Amino acid sequence: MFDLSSELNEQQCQAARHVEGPLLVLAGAGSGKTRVITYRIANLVRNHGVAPWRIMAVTFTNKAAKEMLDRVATLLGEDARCWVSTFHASCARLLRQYGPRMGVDPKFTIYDDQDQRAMVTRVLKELNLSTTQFPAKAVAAEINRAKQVLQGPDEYPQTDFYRRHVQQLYALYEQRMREASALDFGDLLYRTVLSMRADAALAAEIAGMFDFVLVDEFQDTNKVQLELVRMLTPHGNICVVGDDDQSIYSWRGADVTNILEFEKLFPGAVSVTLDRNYRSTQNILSAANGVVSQLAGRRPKNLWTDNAAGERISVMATPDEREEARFVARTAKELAAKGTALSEQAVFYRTNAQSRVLEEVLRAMNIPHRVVGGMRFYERAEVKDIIAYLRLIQNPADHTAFVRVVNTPPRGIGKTTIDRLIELAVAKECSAFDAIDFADRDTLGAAAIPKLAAFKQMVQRWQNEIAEGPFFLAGRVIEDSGYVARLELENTAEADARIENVQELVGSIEDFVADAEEPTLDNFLELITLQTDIDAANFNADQLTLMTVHSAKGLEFNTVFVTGMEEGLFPLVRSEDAVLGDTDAIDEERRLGYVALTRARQKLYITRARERRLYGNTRSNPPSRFIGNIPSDIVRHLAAEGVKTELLSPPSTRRSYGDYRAPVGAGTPFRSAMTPRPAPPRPKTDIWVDPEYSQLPESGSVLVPGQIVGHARFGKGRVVSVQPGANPKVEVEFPAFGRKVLLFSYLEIG
DNA sequence: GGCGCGAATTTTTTT
DNA sequence: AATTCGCGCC
Repeated sequence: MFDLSSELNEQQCQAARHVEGPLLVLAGAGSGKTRVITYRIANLVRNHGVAPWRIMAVTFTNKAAKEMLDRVATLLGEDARCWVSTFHASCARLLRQYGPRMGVDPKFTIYDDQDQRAMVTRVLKELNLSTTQFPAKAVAAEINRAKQVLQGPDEYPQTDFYRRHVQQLYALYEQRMREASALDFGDLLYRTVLSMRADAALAAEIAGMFDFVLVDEFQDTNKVQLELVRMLTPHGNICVVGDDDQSIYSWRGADVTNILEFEKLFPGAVSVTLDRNYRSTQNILSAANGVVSQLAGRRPKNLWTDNAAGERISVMATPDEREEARFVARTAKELAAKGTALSEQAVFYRTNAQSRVLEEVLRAMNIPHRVVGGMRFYERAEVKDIIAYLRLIQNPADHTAFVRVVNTPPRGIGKTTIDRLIELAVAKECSAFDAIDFADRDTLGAAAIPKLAAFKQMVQRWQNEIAEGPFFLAGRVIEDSGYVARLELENTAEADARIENVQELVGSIEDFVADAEEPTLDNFLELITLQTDIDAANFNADQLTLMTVHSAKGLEFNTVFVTGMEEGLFPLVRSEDAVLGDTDAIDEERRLGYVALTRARQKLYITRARERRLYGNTRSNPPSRFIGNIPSDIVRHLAAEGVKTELLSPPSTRRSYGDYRAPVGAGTPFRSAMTPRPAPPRPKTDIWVDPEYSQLPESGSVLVPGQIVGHARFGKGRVVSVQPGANPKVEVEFPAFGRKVLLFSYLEIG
C-alpha cells in the first residue's frame, strides 16, 4: 500500500486520495501542487490498480510536462508511463493519428505565430486589402480569437465593415492553410474539438482511451480547452489544479471563470483548497497576500505558512532606472558573496524593454546573467531558414517555408517570379512548389524557369534521402543550398554569429537524434515547433536570471528582485484603459504582482525608479499601489547608507507610500490613484549613491585591448580593439585562428 | 534584386 | 531611443 498520509498534509492528502468524480484543487502559490498531482497519480496506480497509460495529464508547457513525468517516474518507476503532455502536443498527436477521420492531412506542418502571420500577409495581398487598415498581426489575432471560441469562418460575425473583411480573410486563410497542409497553434485545439463534436463515435473512441484526466494550471485554460476536457471526460473523472489568483493570461483568451465556476461546469465536484505554503517566509507571504487581498470575486483562500517571519521586504527607490539596475546588480553580487548563488536569484520586470539597462549594467559589472525570453533560438531568422528547408522536404506544400527559402540564399528568383508562381499555383489549384512544373514562358520570365526547376530538383534530391534523418538532411541542406557558404562570404561579425547559430541548430539536431526514440524528420519538426524553450538545459549555470513576471510563473528563487514597481509600469496601464477605468485589467496586474512576489523563498527586494526613460521620453511615476498594499511594518525602505535609512521614513510621520493605496472597493475611478504625488521634501540622503559603481564607464568598454577573452569555437584569445555601439564588436586575436571580429555577446569574459 | 530612407511601433506570449 | 518594416528607387 502506498501511504499518502505520511508524505502529505491533510488537504494535500484529501486531494491525492480522491479517485472518482470531478475534483478541483485550488492550490495557492508554493502549496505543493505538483506533489499532490504526482501522489494522486501514484495513488491511482498503486492503490487502485489503474493502468498508468489510462491516465492523461495535461499541462501548458513542455517543461511542466517533463517535470511531472520525472516525478511520477521517481515514485512509480520509469516504466509507469502515463500520457503527460501539453494541450497542443496532445492534440497534434490525435490529429496525426486520426487525421483522415478528422479531415486533416496527417502529415500537416505546424505553423507558429510568425508563419501564421506570413500566411495572413499572403492572403491580404491576394484579396488586395491594405495592410494598414488590416494589419496582419491584428487579423491573425482575430482569427485566433475566433478559433478559441470555436467560430469557423462561417460562424464569424460580420457585424461591421471591418469584420466583414476579416471574415473574408479568415475564409481564404483557412483554404490556403488547408492547401499548404498547415495547422496553426489554434487549429490544433480547434480542429480536434470540432472533429470530436462532429463525430460521436470518434469522440467516444478518443475519450475511451483514458479513465482519468488531470489538468494543471487550469486558471489558464480557454473555452476550447475546456470543451476538449469535457469531451475527454464523459466518465466525470476530471481533476483540475490551479489558482485563480495566478490567472495572468486572460489577454490571450484564458478564461478564469473556468476555474471559478468549476463546480457548475462539472456537477458533483469536490473542491480542496491548499493554502499552506511551504516556499516563502511569513513576511513574503504577508506582502503577497496584501497585494492580492484587494481583489474582488476570488476564491477565498488565505495562504499561510509555518516558516519564520524572515527578513522584511526591502523597498528601494532610486533616482532613475540606471541606478535601479546598479542597486540590483550590487545587491545580487553582495548576496552571492555571502553565499546565495546567483542562480538562486532572479530579477523580474513587467516589460521586456526594461531588461536592457539591467543587462548593460550587469555586463559592465561582469556579473554572469542570462535573459529568459526575448528572441528565442528557434525564432532567429537563420535557424528558421534551415528549418524551413527541412519543412519543405517533409511537406513541399508548406507555403510559408517555400516562400521563405526559395531565394535564400539569393539564387536569382525575385519577387515578381514568386508572385507569378503563386498566381499560377492558385490557378492550377496546387502548391507553389508543384506549380513550378506548370511554369512556361507565358506565365514566368524565361530566366526564372531553370532556376526554379533547379531549386525544385534540389529539394527533391533531399526528399529521396528523407529516411536518413534530420541530422543528415540538415547537413545536406546547409551544404547544397549554399546557405552557410554565403554567410561565410559576408565575413562580418553578424554573419559569423549567424553561422554559429546554424551550427548550434545542427548540434541540437544531433542531440535529438541521440536521445529520441524515433529520430525521424517528422518528429524533430514537431518537437521544435511545439517546444520553444531550449535554454532550460542551461538553468544550472551560476548566473543571475532576468525575466518578465509572466515567464517567472511556476518558478521559485531564494532571492527575488521585482523592479519597476511604479504606477503606470507595474501595474502597467495604457492610457485608454485608465480612462475606461478598466478594473479587469488592473485586477490582472494585481495577480501578476502576486505571482511576482510569491516566487521568492527568503528575500524579496522591490525597486522603483523616480524617473524612468521609456520609449524615448522621461517620465516620473509615483510608486506602485502594490507597494502600498504591503503591510508597512514588514517593509524596510532602503536609501543611502543601508541600515540608517530605516529611520528616514517612519510610517507615522511620512506616509510616503500610503498616499498611493489602491482605491477601496470596485468602481472607484482608476484616475484617483494616479493623482500626482504632492512631492514631499526628501532628504538628500534618500538618494542612494553607490560610490563604487556610479562612475562606471559605459557598457562595452569593460573590455580593453590586451585582455584575454574566451570564445566557444575559437578558445582563448587576446582583445585587439573594441568597437562600441548597440551591438558592440570586438576584434580578437586567437592563437589558432588569427584575428576575428566578433559580437561582444558571444565572448566569455573570465 | 538590392539598398536605403522614412514611418510606424513599442504589454505580457505557456503552444 | 531603437528597432523593424515597407515602399520606392536605382
